[in-house]
Amino acid sequence: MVTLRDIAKEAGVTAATVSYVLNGSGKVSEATRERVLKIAKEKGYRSNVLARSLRNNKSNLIGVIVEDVQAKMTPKIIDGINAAAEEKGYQILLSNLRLMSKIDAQFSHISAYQEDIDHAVHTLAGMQVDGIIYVGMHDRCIPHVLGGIECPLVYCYCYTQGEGSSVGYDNTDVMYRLTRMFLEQGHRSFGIIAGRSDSEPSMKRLRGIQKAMDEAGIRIDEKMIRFGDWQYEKAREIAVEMLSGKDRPTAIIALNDEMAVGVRDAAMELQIRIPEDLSVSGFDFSDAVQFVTPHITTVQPQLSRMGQRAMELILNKIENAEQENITVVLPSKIIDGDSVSGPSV
Amino acid sequence: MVTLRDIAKEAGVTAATVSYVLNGSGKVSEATRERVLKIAKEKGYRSNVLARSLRNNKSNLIGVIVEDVQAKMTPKIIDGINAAAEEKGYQILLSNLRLMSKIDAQFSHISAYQEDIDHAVHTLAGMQVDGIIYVGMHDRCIPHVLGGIECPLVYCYCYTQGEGSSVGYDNTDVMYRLTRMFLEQGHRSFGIIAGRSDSEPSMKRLRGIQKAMDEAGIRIDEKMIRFGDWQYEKAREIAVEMLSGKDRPTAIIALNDEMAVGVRDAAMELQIRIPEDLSVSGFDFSDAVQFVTPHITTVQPQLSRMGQRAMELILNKIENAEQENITVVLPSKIIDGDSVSGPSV
DNA sequence: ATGAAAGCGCTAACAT
DNA sequence: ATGTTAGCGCTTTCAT
Repeated sequence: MVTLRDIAKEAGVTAATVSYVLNGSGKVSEATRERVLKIAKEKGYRSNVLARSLRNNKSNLIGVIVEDVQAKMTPKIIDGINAAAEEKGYQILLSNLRLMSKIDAQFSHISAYQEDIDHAVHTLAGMQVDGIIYVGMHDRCIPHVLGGIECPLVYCYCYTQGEGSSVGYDNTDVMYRLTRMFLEQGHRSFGIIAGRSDSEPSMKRLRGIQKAMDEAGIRIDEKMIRFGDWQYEKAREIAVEMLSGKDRPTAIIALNDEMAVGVRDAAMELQIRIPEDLSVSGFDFSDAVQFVTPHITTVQPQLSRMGQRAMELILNKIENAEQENITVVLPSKIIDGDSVSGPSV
Repeated sequence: MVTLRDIAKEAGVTAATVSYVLNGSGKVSEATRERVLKIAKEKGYRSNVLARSLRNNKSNLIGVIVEDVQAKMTPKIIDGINAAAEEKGYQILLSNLRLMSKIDAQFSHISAYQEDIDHAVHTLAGMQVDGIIYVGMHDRCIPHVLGGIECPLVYCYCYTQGEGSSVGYDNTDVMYRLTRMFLEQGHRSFGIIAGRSDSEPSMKRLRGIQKAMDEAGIRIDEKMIRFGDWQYEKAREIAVEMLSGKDRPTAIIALNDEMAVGVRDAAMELQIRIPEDLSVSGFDFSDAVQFVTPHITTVQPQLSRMGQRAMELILNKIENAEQENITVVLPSKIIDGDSVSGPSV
């Protein structure tokens, strides 16, 4: 390994001078400057970041704790974090809790995994990370993550009660906007397929729909608001029921894409054309929807953007110790597909 | 921050002793041992890994360069790497090249991004990583990644000419096995929808199919071997053509899942039942296939396992400098769905 | 069983 | 403009 001293010796100067040259800390004669640079290049010198970090008490390392890398949105968020990190000269230490395989569908019982979280936090703290970003696998409220550790922290795609900065998206608002779109197309009879009733995003999205409906003076029959399990199969069954009755809706709003595809297949089965006879929308802009005809109108949360913002927040906190906690809510995009038109009736 | 010395002072011993206690390097009286441990716990001491790494010239850091976190298999591979890393007490430094957005479909023109790769490698080397795992976004041959740097390296989900250890999977063999399954079910007339003809996995998989066909003495009409673009839409069109002719095949083998779903939708449109009238298979075990009925029979490469093996290989190299390069090929699983049965004719 | 001391590679205040 | 020096927090040899 080539060190500062090796360069210094070869250049006939001292380590300090080499350091000055490399860090551009002024006052070095152009001659030595060039000599040092040349030798450094020749020898393939690369500064030992560990040593520098130790000395500066600043690692330029950001710990990213993800509840699960395999969760659908996680990679996009990581991508955003990474993009911002690279730009600002930070490296990412990735810690993967692998919650999905551990808790299956019990999204709420995260507290049982507090140990795993503590362990991850302590390990990262030991690595002297300058800050930690905690990336949830679902958008929901979770217990505090930091157990007594002092370290800038930002929650991303989740948040915590009262404390901590967080970055999220506009579940309620975007569904309000989407619903208005349906209304403006002339739809008056709807079917809604929500996710699980114990899911926060599900309820938030419903609230947005409700608001638009209320404003339009439309009351949706309770039988037409159903809770699925976010999956294709059940949504398909629900859609068959909705579409088989006499008062069949002209539009079905599914609260995620898998379920929207379920609706689409139910319609196909029943020879109901989309969008001519039935309009459908999903949520997530996931693969499920992108590779299927007709392209289903859906909502795309700006996940990569969320990661970027999380990184920006954490850097603010790092640079400015007294930065207060803030909550960022990013607007989502409505992706127009070919699954929504005016009602044919 | 609490340091060794803080503990030492409080315990009335020297830093060395505390170090002995914490690292269990024998010879410490039980009394001091307990006292030190107690104080350390009270003060919430956590060893500064940076300092230790510097001193030991060993960072327990593995650099993971991924061509794109957003590529479909990348998160699963990362998950495997992570699992193995955690078990062995290593941390992951993640470097994301974000190639997908940069090169779109030009998978082969990676050399243009040699700079990005070099930069990532140098940065990681500067962080004193003990080894580097390079995770491809497609399974293919790429140029050497290390430009003169001395550092243990393992390629995962890709490989390089001659040099370097790598972990891959059995494209050809698993397709041979899958094809035999079709043959054993009694199928004799096939349609094959491959991916792009310039794609390595596509050609490898075709080779496996061909071998099984040859062994069974079956010749497939050239018109029934078509190259798609890995996407739903085109595959759907191809399937419609295949299924509209008079000699329609009893089975269509698609070389990935999106295309298999395209086949499934084409069949649905033409009122051809799956699996009664047509058997279909995909490849990847992706979302596209898991959330759709009928469940499509497909192939699941063991991606997480690949990540784990990559980690194991790199650790071998780290512990054993003269470890020679090896190539690991992991067997894939055939996932039985409901889309394959015997031909009805 | 414990301490003293040196040093990993780098930086920065201070001296020349 | 360059050198001297001390030290970041830790480990480890050698001494006691």
